[in-house]
Amino acid sequence: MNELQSKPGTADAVAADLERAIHEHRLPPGTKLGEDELGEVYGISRTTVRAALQSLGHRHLVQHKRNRGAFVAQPTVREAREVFEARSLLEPRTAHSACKRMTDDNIRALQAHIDAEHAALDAGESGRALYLSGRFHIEIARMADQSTIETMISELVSRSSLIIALYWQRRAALCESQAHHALISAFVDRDAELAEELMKNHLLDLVTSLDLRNSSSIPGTLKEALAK
Amino acid sequence: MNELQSKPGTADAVAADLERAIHEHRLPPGTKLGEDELGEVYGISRTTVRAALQSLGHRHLVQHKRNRGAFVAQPTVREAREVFEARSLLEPRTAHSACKRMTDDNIRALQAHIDAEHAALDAGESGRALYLSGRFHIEIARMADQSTIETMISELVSRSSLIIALYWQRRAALCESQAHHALISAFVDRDAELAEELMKNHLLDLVTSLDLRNSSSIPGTLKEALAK
DNA sequence: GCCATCATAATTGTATACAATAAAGTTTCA
DNA sequence: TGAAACTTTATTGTATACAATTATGATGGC
Repeated sequence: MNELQSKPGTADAVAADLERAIHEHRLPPGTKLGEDELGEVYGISRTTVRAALQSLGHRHLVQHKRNRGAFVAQPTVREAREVFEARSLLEPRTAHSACKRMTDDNIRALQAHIDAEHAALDAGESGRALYLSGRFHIEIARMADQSTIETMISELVSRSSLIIALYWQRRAALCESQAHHALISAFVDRDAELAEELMKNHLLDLVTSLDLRNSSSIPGTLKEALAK
Repeated sequence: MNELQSKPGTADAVAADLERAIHEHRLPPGTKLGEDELGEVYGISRTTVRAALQSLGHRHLVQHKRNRGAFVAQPTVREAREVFEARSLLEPRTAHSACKRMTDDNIRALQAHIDAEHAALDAGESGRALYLSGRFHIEIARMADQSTIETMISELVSRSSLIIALYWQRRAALCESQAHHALISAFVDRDAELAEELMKNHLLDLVTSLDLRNSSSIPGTLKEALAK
């Protein structure tokens, strides 16, 4: 919600930390999130851990299995399509709104974001680069001054990171930078219509770069299929 | 999520029950939701109550105040505008999708929904009528076969109910029925473009029927203003 | 040797107890 | 009499203990 982070040890702080770890692919889909284990890591009791896991569960980043525990979510092909469908409804129009309100400072902040993303890539920190790439979309929503939509996009972006972890085909460098650069150009030109169109196409490109064929080999699902 | 309700006594069941009560205006904005009190009502411990309240908090239906407790949320004017802005991005296009997939059974179900709404109004159960009126929108999202978007719309509809409780001007009968009837006609004609346009205008009508002037007298906020 | 069944261990689900904080009421002093 | 400070009370925040369920490993029969 707000930029200033919560005090360490609170459920919100733990949830934010876990969400970032998930977003950066340090916690891959399917990872078991034991309550005792997390409690020991963060030096808190299970009560607080459970609150954090419940929060992430509401955001569809963690999947709860009855009497089994919490696991980093593994979005299905269907869920993946739905997430990007939702993004395609929200983000293009939000980019339009953001463009109309955007200040020079906003544009500089976005540019700095991309620079940091490049720096992370050069440093071999692909997880951090992916995180920053997602934040770019969230920042645009924030600049549209629509906190409700921003919250929704934030959740969708994090879920997208899980989808990318599962269905990304080309492990090569993220070609997103080009699309983000083009968006900034539109912002500089104050061309809201173009920004909307660019965002729409950017999301379309993202979806088509995924391998969303039905019942493809999904890591971790094989095991579950055999368990039955 | 799924139609079949959870076992009574679980956090999900309590949250669903509270959400419905809020949606039906049996729990007005600002109502204190004491943990001990709720625990006694439902015959469960505070642990489960807290899980339910956290869930509602994440859906923005309940506002948590540090060391003060949980209260039924009181959306601000700004939040009200944002909620309907988000709905206007999601629902028209979703109505379009739903129209293209809609079966005759679906249409009959929607018609039954409206009939039940009318019956509730005739019986003087305005809260239940409002609830059913909101469910109408959620049912359409379900028929679009987009569960992710459905979840989002469901939250926005519930929040809209709070907004209506705070900012509704005309206490007269809900004029929504007309708009809903028109939507069904479009579904019958399989006119997706028309359905999209009707939904867009329906949401616009809803917003304009609210009194969203800044710093108008909001029930319950007066007290807080004086408390400082 | 393999499979089924049972016992054990580990983990989550739930309730309760204690600590911390804030509200309210009381007392005291000006 | 009024206001400020203190005490009391009530409520939430956190941790811990117990119960229920499931996974795992062992044992025995086929």
